[in-house]
Amino acid sequence: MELKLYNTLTRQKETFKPLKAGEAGLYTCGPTVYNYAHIGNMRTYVFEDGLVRTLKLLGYNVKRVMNITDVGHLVSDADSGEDKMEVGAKREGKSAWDIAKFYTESFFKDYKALNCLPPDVTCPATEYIQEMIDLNLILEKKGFAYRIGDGIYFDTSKLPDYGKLAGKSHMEGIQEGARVEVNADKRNPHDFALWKFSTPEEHRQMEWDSPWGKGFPGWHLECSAMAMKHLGDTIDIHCGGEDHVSVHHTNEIAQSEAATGKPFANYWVHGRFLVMGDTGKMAKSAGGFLTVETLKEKGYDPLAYRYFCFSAHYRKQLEFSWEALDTSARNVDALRAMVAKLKEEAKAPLLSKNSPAYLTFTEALADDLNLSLALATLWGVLRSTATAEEKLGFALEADKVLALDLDRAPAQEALAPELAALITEREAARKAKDFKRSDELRKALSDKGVLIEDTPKGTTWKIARG
RNA sequence: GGUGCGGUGGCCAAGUGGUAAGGCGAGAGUCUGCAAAACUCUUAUUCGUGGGUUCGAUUCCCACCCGCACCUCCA
Repeated sequence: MELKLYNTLTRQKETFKPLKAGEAGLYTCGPTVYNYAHIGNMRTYVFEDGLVRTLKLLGYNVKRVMNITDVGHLVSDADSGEDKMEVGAKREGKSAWDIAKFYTESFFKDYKALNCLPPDVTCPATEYIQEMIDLNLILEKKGFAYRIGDGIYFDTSKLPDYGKLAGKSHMEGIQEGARVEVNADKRNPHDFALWKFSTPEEHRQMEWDSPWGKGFPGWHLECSAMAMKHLGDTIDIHCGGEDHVSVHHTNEIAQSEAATGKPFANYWVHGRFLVMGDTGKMAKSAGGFLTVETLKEKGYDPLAYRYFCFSAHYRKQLEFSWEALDTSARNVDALRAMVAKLKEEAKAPLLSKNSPAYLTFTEALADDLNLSLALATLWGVLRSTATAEEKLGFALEADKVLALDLDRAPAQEALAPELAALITEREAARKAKDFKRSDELRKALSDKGVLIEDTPKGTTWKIARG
């Protein structure tokens, strides 16, 4: 089945044609590890994971590369301000290296909790300084680089199609808008740093020797160097958040294509932002952002958030709300309960890849990742008249992409002894047909967050979320 | 200022040139001592507003209103 992806470069859905049949190489921009990742950041990784898993389901061999930006990402994308890593180090009184290590680990903890598959290659920028310097040397040799006071810059006027990703009118609009602080020494407003020099007053913790002097790589250079190192001069798919279109990815294209003379990436796939509605803007600098850890503390399964991400298309803005997350959590619970029941009923899962439902499911995924429609197909099958074997087979197959741990047994948490005693007492009261007492006890338990269910097999309970 | 996106039932959200997926919620029923859970059924003659094209538009075109995002720390 053909996969269609919306390509930011051409502004239309295109059939994915890999460079090598059956193989798909992806470069996905990773986190800048100077602070915790919030759930808005994670939306992008969840969407990328959906793409990776869809490619695998469709039979591709996937090689996914993710960078870790642990140096060089300045407070402003316009090559001004401090390095975020150094800011984090100052804030917490640790070394920049410790900051990077700590937040990298924290990121992958959340990443894993959301059932995102580990990248095949994870590359911290600080381990690829030589590759960046080498790329810079090529750019210099080809005449795209020039030196000014604070660093080596890329001359965007030398590249006729500079800015093609964001679009010509957009790039011109930025110039007119003049909202980007301009370094007066730059030849053109859009020129960006390839290498920045350390200054004595900075006392940088992260700096390296280079043919141009001591300093550190430009943020955009990092991704170009690492992407080409691991995936070749031209890569299949490059992903990231929508915010990267006009600066970061635009500049990656500029550097890479200037250096190689070949297209950098064939498909550019960007995810829209999660917005916070009345909670305020979802940004690190705004403070008080929500993390996966926050959700866990509030009693949510992180996979409820994954479901929530899949409830809307990745190219549509998604507004976060607790109500919506509750709905997603309920849905995940319900799906797991259905699968648990099917596992009791079915002898073995049965999957018919020619069934209309399965085709609908895969076609939805193949149509620019319509997870919302894919989800609807799953619900449809589970509520259809199909056999338990077929339903189970379908659900387990769907979960290869959805990754909601649908076959996870509902966790029976430990109950405090005094609450367990109340349940025992209530069961005795029910047996004695003392329903008044029984109802009192049920109320008492529910006030403590324990919900009672009397089933033919006996009384069960679960903890209310909150 | 530039660029782009959206406005579909109480909420979230797919979708299509021929008359509206799915989930949540709500209502009814079965079950239950009563509930809960589960299951069954019901819940948009209508898709921001006004025009136009068409045999026919929610879907195409134009105008307008409203909301949002990115370009500025962001994924």
